[in-house]
Amino acid sequence: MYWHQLALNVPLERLFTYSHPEPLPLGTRVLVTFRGKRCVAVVWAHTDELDFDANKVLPIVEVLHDTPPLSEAWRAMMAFCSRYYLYPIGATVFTALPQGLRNSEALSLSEPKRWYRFNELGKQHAPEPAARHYKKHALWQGLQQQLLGLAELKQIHPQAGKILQEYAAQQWLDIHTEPSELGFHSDFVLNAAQQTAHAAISAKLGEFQAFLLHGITGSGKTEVYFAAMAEVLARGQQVLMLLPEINLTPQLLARINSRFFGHEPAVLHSQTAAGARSHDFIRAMTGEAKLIIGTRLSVLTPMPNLGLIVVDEEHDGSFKQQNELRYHARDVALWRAKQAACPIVLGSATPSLESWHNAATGRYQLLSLPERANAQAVLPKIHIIDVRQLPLEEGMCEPVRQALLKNWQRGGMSLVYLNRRGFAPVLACTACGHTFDCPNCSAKMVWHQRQRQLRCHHCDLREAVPVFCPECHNSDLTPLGQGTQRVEEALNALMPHANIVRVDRDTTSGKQDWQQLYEQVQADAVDVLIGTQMLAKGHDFARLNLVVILNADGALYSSDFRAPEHLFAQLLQVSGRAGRAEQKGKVLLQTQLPDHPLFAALQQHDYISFAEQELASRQLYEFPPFSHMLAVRVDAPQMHEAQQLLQQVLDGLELPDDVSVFGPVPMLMARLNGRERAQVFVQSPSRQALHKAGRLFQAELTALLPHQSAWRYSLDMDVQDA
DNA sequence: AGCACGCCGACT
DNA sequence: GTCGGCGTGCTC
Repeated sequence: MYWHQLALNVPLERLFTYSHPEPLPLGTRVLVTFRGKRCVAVVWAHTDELDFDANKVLPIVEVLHDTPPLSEAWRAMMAFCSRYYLYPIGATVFTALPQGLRNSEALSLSEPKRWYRFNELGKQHAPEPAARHYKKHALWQGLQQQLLGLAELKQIHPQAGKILQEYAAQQWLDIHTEPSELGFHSDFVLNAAQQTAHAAISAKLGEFQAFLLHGITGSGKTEVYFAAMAEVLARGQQVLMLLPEINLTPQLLARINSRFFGHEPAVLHSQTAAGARSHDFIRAMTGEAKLIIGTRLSVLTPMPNLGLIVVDEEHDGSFKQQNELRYHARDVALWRAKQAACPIVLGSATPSLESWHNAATGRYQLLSLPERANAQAVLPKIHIIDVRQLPLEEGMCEPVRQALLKNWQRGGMSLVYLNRRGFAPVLACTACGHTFDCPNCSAKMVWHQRQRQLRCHHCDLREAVPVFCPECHNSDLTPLGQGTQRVEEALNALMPHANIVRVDRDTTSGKQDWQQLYEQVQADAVDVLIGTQMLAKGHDFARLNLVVILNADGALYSSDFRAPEHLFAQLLQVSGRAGRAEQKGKVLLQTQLPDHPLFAALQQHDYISFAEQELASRQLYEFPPFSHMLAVRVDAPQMHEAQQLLQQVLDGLELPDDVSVFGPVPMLMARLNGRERAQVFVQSPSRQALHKAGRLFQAELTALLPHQSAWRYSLDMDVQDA
């Protein structure tokens, strides 16, 4: 009997020992009985020694052979993630596995893709179908000429499957598992800056090097990625491309498919159906899929032959998971590139300050695309409007209203952008100033006029709009600030015949909604778009020539030290929506803080000077990237309990010298779903020291907190929302 | 995380 | 006398 230590899907730091008559390779998936239940486990280690009663060791029930064992390299990555993000190894492994590999039902793996052509026998003997069976004839003709995939054949003749079976039975077919041609179309010529960038990446194939590709909006970063990807694919290696959720659109996939023919990309994101995800996971793991494209979770896919990683929009917050295993896909990708000894390209118009700092200190090689690829597309002119003295009507000053009106009369298209983060249309009493707060969360209830409801945007509590103020019984209740709905109404009044479309989570959520919107915009049917963050990213509206930004200031009052960084990225991005084609664009930005240096840099489209001024202040306060930060959080029914518990933990710890602690403090969103949340920030210039501190916190908290209590804790390494 | 074991209040 | 509350502890 051989003892195997298994990783199980439980939130425990330990492995569990099971026996099997034969030693099983590490990484093998097995079926075991755990606490009387059947579940899947992964062989993690072998051992000769037991630290408990040998009679308690259970046998492995079944060895699953539907997948090859998970590789050593992949297990090393899991071990790294578990250690670095302070999350149990078993739970880490099972977050990385797709649903199909987490449970024991045999995977029904679809047949590997095949390509068909007549062999010599077929060319001689397969009878030419009569011309009136034109589809069958076309199929017959196609098979004479070249290798064709089943999907293509079915397009020619819907019954292709059946006909192929008949031909195959006669031994008339050549059947291949790969198309004869894998290739790369390029109708695109790289400009000088793109060529320089590509040459730099090209020179480092086969070794680790991190590149930061800083390219302004519209500078053609994607073409640089594609050129590098084509080269790596030609070497027969795998390419991983990570994208923020919002950028993974059918349009992009279509673009990739038309570029890299014969490569069926594995597409991995949370929206992919479970079956397809398991399938693509296995195709990546066996090396069959050469091109792996997906959101953050795809970085956890095994890839035996990785030759390049691309992280597009590397500054995007969606690469950080905000629950459970709180990994940062960009950082895991860097670790992976090092492990696989391959280059990694981080691309952005507004890099995260962490990455910019790494480029400045030489850890990353900086590649710049300083000009728009389409020379006619001029950067929009950004006007800062001081609204301290101007009367606002429904949140808009007169110059803004006039500009929108004029642009519509001239046949232009406008975008009104509301940075609603931290600024919601809340209902207030005109007499006593009472506002309606969510009883469960430390958030204001948001007014939804059409539904006649107040809603909490954090716990989704919904209430009817009250008629009287509960404090002074005044019946004159009016919203503060402006949401998209109110702006829409104000603009409808201003230009009654214009087509005004509102884009927010209420109107545009599904794929169809976006599709519809695109078609409308394509058909020139939209005069004004009103929207929030959703509109800032990834969408090209060629005719758009005026962008209006309302209430940009909220973020500048935020206590999050990253707020200005995010605001700058967002504003630059939304400004870039204006004038992408030949039309010159214009941006109007309303602010109460016209002298803020952030706006001066924005006006010059100058990320670099913004980054430098921001980094200087980060250095002053020893914030990241000049230190590393860990958040330790506790939630409890009452805030004082959460804070007391954290204080108690803190008092019991002997922390390393170069580690400093802030807090405990209530979280920004102090109340969520009826629970109160507090946190301490642990900070250190040394990763090791911070990590050591994290371990100490973890140990103390597990010792102090009974599991089945109303109190919970979590650790967030490299916390993003401070 | 689950799930059982275990000691104290209101019920047929 | 039991049914059931959730505090404590364990899982190979």
